[in-house]
Amino acid sequence: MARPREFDEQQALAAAMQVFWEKGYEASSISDLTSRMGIQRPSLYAAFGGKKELFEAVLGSYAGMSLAFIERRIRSAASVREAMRVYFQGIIEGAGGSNPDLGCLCVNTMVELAPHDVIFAQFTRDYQLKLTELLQGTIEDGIRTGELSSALNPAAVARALIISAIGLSVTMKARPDRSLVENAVTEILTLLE
Amino acid sequence: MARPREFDEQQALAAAMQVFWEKGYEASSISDLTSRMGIQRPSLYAAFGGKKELFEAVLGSYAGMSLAFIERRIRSAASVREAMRVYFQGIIEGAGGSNPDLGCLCVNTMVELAPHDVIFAQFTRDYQLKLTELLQGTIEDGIRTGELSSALNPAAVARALIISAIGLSVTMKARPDRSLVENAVTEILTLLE
DNA sequence: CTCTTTCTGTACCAATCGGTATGTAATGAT
DNA sequence: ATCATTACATACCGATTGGTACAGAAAGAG
Repeated sequence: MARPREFDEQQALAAAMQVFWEKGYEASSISDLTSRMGIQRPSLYAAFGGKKELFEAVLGSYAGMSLAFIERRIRSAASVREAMRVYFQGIIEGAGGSNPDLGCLCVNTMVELAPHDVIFAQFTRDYQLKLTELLQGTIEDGIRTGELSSALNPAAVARALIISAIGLSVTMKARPDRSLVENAVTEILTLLE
Repeated sequence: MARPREFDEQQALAAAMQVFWEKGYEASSISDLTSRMGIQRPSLYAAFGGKKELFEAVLGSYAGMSLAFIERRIRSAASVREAMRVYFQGIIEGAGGSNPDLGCLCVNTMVELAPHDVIFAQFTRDYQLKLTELLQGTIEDGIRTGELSSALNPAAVARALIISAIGLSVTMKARPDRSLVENAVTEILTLLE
């Protein structure tokens, strides 16, 4: 119809994600974003609407990728126990191969934006809910196959594990001693017994 | 020696704490701070040095108050199990009677500032360590009195509980369904068994 | 009372903030 | 080839950012 975009929106979104992930929402300026996205300022507004809308797009993209990534890792584990171990270990080492102390973008958003904006409260709550359901399903599988005790309450355990995982993600941002968190994770995983 | 301060530094610090607690560090402007502190801009710089130094003072004050508050609550409980229950319940309801979704200022700082500033990484790590030691001592008491099993690893359990408490504090900021977190806390507290 | 010291309040600083108006270049449709 | 449409790039907008210079006011020291 007319002149086409010279940049790839997905690629620009990925670059914006890095900026927001590293600096948080407030500390990321439009100039930070455009320079890392490799686009001009008006292009950002034309393609995404504004800073907040861009962040919403980034967060949606992140949540989708993150959930898919975690689900893949969990499903490829040999047992439920190992799946959970792998999940927590991923948090310690920085899932996605990125810098560990960036944490999870959704967790960061819960802290920075959820209290001030119902949109982000709803979104991050939903993300946490989906993660919980993923773990709950995995636990139920474990009970079905006999790996886990049928006395477990899959929903409650899953919720407890996700809350712990969020706490671990936050804890990692302060660069704690590695052995301390490893021991703590081992302890947390006894919830499966 | 000369003209004395017309405002109370402790009171001004408490007001600044409210601002940082509600809005986070980056989103708090000097104007936000001075208006809530009831002082003029140059007075802030004269008394505290600058925004970052003011925040450091606020954080130190908060950590001291928070640790004392938590220790008091835990020590006044009738049993170790109830002490832990009270501790987690305080996170759910918003310790100190404040708005629950403000969370813990130290946790918020871990997320917002620890990755970018070693000062805050060190400070929040130390805060978490002190909390852990407090819980560890309480657990050891419980083992000594026979309330808790001597098979427990007090240090590991304490670390696991604090990580979960941090996760709970973050979770509350997204205003989750109350019953969900209550069940999760009950599950988390089974780490004491 | 005078002097020195330190506080308060106004007014200001350059820099940056998020967001846009505008002119030009590039494209597809006709 | 022309034209309508859209993207790009520069340059700009008022508002706000963290931080200060400076003048006047208040208080203790002598």
